[in-house]
Amino acid sequence: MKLSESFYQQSDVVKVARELLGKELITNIQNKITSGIIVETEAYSWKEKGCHAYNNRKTTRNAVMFQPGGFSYVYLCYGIHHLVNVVTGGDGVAEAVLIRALEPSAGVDLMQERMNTDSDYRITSGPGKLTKALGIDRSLNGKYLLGDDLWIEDSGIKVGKSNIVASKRIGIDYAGEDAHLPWRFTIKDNTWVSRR
DNA sequence: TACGTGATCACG
DNA sequence: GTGATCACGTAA
Repeated sequence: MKLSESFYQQSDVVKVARELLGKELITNIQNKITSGIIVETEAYSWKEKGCHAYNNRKTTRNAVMFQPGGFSYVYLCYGIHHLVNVVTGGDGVAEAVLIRALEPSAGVDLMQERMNTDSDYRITSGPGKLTKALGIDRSLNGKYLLGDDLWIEDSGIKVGKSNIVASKRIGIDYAGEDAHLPWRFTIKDNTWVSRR
């Protein structure tokens, strides 16, 4: 079952980031389904410097972050990689959760093809890799997550508090003291978590 | 540890 | 218009 609007519109983006662990991210690209279980997330809020919408700075790129929770935010990073976020919070509140790693679930063959490999070894263990594997690019920016292109379902997997590890977010050294916020969440000892 | 890569943003 | 920057991945 698809996650509801009220799930995405919760006021605490950090809580949503934790609760997304164990959920299933699914794409339907040209009638082909691929999916994976979310094992790593990061929270971003307009209140802190790591966020594209810090201090409510609104641009063409990040405008969708100001929509109510339940939309996708996809952008190109370093000219090469597409990164996918889930917009959370209320209308006008710029918050989002970055999906950083998945455990492959449905459509593994197609994911391998997209990744140009015969193996499933770490094909979705990183924010740039999982978008490529699932066929996500900027044409999926701003999609409604209760639609039929890109959505998240409850997989039935329960991730208990003791199985969630919090750490500082990756790749945002420019954010000063906010770079130390423990807003990255991983499933403990999960092999599919990203590594640098 | 170095660097490719190109959209985006803040300047004028 | 232009230059600096960047929520990564890979090779070495």
